[in-house]
Amino acid sequence: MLKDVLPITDEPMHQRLSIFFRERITTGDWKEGQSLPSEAELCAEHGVSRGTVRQALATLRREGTLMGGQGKPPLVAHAVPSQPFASFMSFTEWAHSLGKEPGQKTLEIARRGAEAELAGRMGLQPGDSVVQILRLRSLDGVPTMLERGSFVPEVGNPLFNFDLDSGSIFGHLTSLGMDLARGRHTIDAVSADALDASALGIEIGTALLREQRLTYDQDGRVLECSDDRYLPHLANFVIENTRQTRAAMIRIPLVA
Amino acid sequence: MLKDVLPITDEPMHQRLSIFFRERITTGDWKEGQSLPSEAELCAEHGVSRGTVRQALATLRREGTLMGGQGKPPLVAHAVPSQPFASFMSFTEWAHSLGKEPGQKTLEIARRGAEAELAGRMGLQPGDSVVQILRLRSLDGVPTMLERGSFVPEVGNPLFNFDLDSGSIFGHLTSLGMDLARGRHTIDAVSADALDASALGIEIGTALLREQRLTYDQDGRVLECSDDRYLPHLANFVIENTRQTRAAMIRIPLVA
DNA sequence: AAAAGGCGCTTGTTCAAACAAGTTCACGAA
DNA sequence: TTCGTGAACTTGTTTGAACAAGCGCCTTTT
Repeated sequence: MLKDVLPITDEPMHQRLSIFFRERITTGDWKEGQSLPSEAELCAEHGVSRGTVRQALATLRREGTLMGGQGKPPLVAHAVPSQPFASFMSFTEWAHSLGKEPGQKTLEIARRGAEAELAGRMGLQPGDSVVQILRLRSLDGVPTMLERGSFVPEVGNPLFNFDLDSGSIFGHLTSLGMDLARGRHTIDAVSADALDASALGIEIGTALLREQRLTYDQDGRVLECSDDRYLPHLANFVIENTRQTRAAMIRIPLVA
Repeated sequence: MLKDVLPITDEPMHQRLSIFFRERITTGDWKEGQSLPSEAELCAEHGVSRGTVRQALATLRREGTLMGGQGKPPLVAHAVPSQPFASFMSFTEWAHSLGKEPGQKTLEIARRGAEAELAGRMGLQPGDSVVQILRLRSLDGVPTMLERGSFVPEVGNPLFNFDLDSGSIFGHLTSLGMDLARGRHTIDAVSADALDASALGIEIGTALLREQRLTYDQDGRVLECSDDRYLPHLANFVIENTRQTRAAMIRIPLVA
């Protein structure tokens, strides 16, 4: 059998291995429920030490791709693919990762003073200037989500010189060297207001799935705050947890 | 300063360390935004090698509790506590972990044949017998969630001999030795139907946050399937991701 | 035939060492 | 004063080794 070749990059070995292993699973080379080669075999196959192989396997394990315990080789778990950072942060990236065509129609872009609630969420003073964008997003032409984005001026100002209907804000910002490092996503449900209803073509009061996102840079400053409302029959969120692994997600009560 | 003492158990060292570090953070000994002691100091403090300390830190890192990169000690992240398995799987455990009093009123328990859709989700044949439970859950007396649980007979039958209003089904089942090993949670939004409305005391059509859960045992068999509907102003879900760490959660499109 | 034991396999845990790569800070040159 | 250089320190990567602990299977014993 011809051995697939690891891509030659300058990334660390354990990272290349985890990517390679993940590919073997998505391509069906290692099938769901099947058991992996032993660590010793993987070491020999790639000429690395056991620690490195274990580091790569640990990555897949915490993504939920691998499971199983001591004494026998790990099993390929129920294949709930995990989501890389970019594809969780960017609608455009997400669509592309699904092989679908993202669409966007910008309904508004404005600079205005932040309202009290928004300012509080973003850690600004009420009235501080923010750039706000309202966009309707679609998948393969089907309207799917209404996005209300608020950006701090440093990040938002360059957007006035960007064709918002042409693609990804996330992509544009990263290409400008902005370091979007961390996202915090809060998920709940809301009833469609008049704006949601007219944009998404539904009735007022329809239940929508809402994802509120705060995007931070490396130093913990808020760069962006968004309120994305999905048609719940077109998209939802899935998470897996096991007895061994704490879920990185929590359920939060909102009682005063 | 008196050094806190690690609990003496038979758990592996890296696990004891990660628990100990997590405590230091929740007690405020290590504050949010603050920087940890260097790995070398932690090694010396606990008399272990660097690999072991790094393993403990990696645990907190993947939970999102720690962040920060090469060259400087890790920072205590925005303290979004991660959620252990039990507290994500069980409403009762969750309430207790918040210092709140869980309440439950059982509206129905029945054994009946599974409908086609439910059977499909659980991997059963339509008409296969399942035990179904309908319970209203509350936090500190405030109705918060309506739970529709369906159990395979092996798991559901013991529930007929259990006082469902007295506490946790999850706790009862684990005490019976059932191995609930893995959960898969799907989150979306629904409009309240007549049953939701009357139980939760809201109007029909109100937007509810829905968590559908499939619980598996070690061998991948479905043990339970539930449909929990939260009042969205009382509870929601939060997840964090960073450029380094893939989120264990994914956003899924539902287009045919 | 069934239970018990042991052997070889696997993964889990821990240590020690070395080098690579990024950060911080003080010192010296322009 | 400012800028850059470099030393000291930090975390990241990788190796090699050893032992503990769990699993499967075969053999032996009851």
